Amino acid sequence: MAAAPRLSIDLASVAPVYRQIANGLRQHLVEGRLTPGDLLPPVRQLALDLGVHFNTVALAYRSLADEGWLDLRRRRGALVLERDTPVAPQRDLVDRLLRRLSEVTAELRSAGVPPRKISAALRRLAEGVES
Amino acid sequence: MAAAPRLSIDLASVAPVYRQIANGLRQHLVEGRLTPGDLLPPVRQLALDLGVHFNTVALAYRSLADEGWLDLRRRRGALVLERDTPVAPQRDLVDRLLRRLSEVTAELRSAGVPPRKISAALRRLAEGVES
DNA sequence: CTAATTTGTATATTGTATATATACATTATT
DNA sequence: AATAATGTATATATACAATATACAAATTAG
Repeated sequence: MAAAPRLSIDLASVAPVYRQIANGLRQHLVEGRLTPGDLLPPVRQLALDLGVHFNTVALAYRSLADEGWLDLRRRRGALVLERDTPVAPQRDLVDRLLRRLSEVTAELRSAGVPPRKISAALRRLAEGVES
Repeated sequence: MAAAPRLSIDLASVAPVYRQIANGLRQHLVEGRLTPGDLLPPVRQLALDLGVHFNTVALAYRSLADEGWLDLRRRRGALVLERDTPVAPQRDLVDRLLRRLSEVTAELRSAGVPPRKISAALRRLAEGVES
């Protein structure tokens, strides 16, 4: 019922912290480590753990609430919802994300990661998704 | 020798334009559609094609030059280099990119894309990398 | 029933990043 | 030597990110 998700944020990354937090939580959500009924830590608590300001966490929570993952209420906190996935995925968003996948793959090649390793990582992800 | 890479940028995306350009070019580079000896279009030309300011393109070119892909010289332009991939990929960078892959995958699931489609896209990417 | 406490929310401030405008530097060609 | 075609440097406007601070709501304590 009370959930303390494991998150790590990277201050050196170009990705803004609030989005890193949202991304990390979204992974826990889609992968079922956070399930409906769970309560996330209060924004001040998680902010303390991560070493950022509580409004930054609040912004991440609100992003996920906008996506339908959370219900936020004062005094009670952030509740994980039973969420039916959107029936009609937004075309634009999906296209952008797919392109992003191939961009990141190109970055990995550019960084000198052996193709074998890259494709192994991709296949591992593919398996994870199907389970 | 003169190369006119096909690029598309998305002004609605959260990704800054200069990085979108660099990402797109990097894909052409790692996938061999741009090869050593090719000359990219002048910054003003590509900027005109894309509808952005030439300094934005210049910034993208410089990013790729920093990565060792391009040699920039005034009057001659942006030359694609013979680039030996880094022998020791930067651990931090690679970790960040791998995490990014799994974040994007989570975003796709969150957007309601059927797992089958996601894993198919991932496997397709994996195949492309190995070729 | 009221006060205190615990939560999320709203607004303002400050720093940083992005995109552009403009001027400059370099170098090949005429 | 002059011109033209490039990339580069610097300044500025704007938007975004992170924080500080004040507020609002709702549960609990007394």
